[in-house]
Amino acid sequence: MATVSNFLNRPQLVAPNTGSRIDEAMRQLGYVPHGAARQLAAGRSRLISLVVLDLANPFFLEVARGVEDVASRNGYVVTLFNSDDSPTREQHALQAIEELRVSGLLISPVGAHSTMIGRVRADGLPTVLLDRGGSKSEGCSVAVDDHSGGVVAGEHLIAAGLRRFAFVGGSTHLQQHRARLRGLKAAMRGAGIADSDLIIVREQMSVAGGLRAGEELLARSRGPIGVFCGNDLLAMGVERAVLTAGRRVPDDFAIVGYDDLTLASTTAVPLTSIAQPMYDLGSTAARLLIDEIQSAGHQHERVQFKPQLIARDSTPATDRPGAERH
Amino acid sequence: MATVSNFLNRPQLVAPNTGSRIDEAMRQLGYVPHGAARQLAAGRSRLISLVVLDLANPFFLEVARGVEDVASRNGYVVTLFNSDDSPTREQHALQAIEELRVSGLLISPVGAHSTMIGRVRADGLPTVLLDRGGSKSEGCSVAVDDHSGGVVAGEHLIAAGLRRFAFVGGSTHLQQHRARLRGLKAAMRGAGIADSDLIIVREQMSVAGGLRAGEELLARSRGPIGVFCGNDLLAMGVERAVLTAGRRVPDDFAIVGYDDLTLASTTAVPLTSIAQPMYDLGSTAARLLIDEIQSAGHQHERVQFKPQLIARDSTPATDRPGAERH
DNA sequence: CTGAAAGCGCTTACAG
DNA sequence: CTGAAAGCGCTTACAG
Repeated sequence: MATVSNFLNRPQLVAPNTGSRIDEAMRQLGYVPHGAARQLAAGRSRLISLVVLDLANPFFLEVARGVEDVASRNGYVVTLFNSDDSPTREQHALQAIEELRVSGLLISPVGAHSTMIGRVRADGLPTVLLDRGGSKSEGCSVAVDDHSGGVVAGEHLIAAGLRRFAFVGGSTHLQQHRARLRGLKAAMRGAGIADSDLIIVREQMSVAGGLRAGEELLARSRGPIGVFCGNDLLAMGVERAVLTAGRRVPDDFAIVGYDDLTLASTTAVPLTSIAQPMYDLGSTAARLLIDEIQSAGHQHERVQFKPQLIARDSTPATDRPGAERH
Repeated sequence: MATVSNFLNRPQLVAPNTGSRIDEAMRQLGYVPHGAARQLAAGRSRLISLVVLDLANPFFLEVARGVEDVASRNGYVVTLFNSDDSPTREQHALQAIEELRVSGLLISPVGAHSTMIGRVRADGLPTVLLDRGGSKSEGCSVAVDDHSGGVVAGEHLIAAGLRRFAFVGGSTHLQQHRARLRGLKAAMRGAGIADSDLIIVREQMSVAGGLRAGEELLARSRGPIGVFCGNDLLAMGVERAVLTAGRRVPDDFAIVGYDDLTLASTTAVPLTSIAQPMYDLGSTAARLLIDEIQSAGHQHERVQFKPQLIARDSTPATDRPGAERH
């Protein structure tokens, strides 16, 4: 028994021919190690958990792909949870994760200050925050500079000649969208445009939500107006609503999305969008997490990527390519 | 210790005031049960696993949502795996699942006959096949009638006056797409149209794949042609390619997608598509699985839903509403 | 209704 | 390099 265990965990300690005998026996008996027993005895697991805000958004799927790739390359299996932006669901997931005694946690948190996450971290579980900055002292985090994304979007619209704006975002507690909105406002301020020239619409973050937001904008504005959306799904809905109403994109409604999903280029009028390194976000986070789990000399890092504007037909052409700034 | 355990697992055996003392103590100590130890001692877990063909496809996300809802309502946590249509990845997932000693498995298998799945079932793990029929003797399965979906799509295109066709699908081993293609062929035969009037294109099942397929079709056909796509992502790409080339939808290229994603109605020309009850697929499968896990008198079931045609602008109008047939 | 005891299937020092 | 022994944190009959 102990030799079998050694063979599984530290094969170099077992004589080669003993090893092959064990190997054959295991194969014949169809032996599959009991994960829970291994974990209980060894005191650690090869599990890491990923909790994501919204699996229906392709953004997080790409992130998950990045996580999964580096995890499996390092021998970890990742259990995926979808909090669906609900604090209750997040808490359920976190509880399941605590009981699983995973080795590490990757989470894109619902609220600003989750007591559960604080507790989990205090218990010593290696945790990296995803798509959300945090203070380096508390642990690693990997995010994209949302404020800068908002500035880039705003400056692009301003360079295109727009003077009135709308922001379409998810619920107010969504930090990412709040920062993007702040960025837009900063750009407006930089151009001497008053806050009163900005309409803010909150909607469920989906194509359907974007359709509703678009209808609201149609009712509240004659255009021309620059519409900055918190994600591409919303932007797709807004564009659809505008076109269905017989208004023009970009002439009446100039639209900038966020995430630059593959889908963004397949709409009737291909969308200008703010690209984020989604896969890299996930793979970098996983890399940091595994380093924290495995190496004693681990140093917390706070990684922040810069977003990039991809100009397409949903905004008027400008001279200076927006993608280059910032 | 034993009383604590009883309190956790069978509270009715513990005196109320002992119970509340335990409760308070657990809270103060921040006690979290050790899942692996529980599982090892009890010999069972509250885990079920879901292995899905392609998480990047919103279809499976909706399915997963259905699964997740009924699972959590019954106290199970579901671990989600993405095989990405790769036999290797599927096998890795299945191995991780075996080691986890989950209580049940929901899987949309990559190939036709997976030896791993056969072995898992032979080992007595309750397993229901998702989106894939199977013989009732082997276990439960929940699927949608893909052949009928192909017939409905074909008859709709024929009723719209098309006489030449194309099928755009994923790789040949994908059973679902094969059955849909067979359905299309059956409809063509029923209308006396020769197989030689059918072009078949295989592509990666994404918008990008659809773009490539669309370009190939543009090169090989002047239209009018009826294009039946294995899923909406492909259809979105095909439509985009056709419109970009300056050809008309539905006049030159009539397009039918599959899945009826929300996205299908947001393209430049809203897509006609074959709708599947995605959420119900998942929730029904989970219900059957939990029944098999929990009730001794479980009877295997083979559930098959019927798909439904949703006519939009990417196909010419017909007199008889396609959705009513079949 | 409550406590002492064995055992779930492994891993890990520890002697040989 | 290999085998006997304790122990991981629980659950489950089993006596009290």
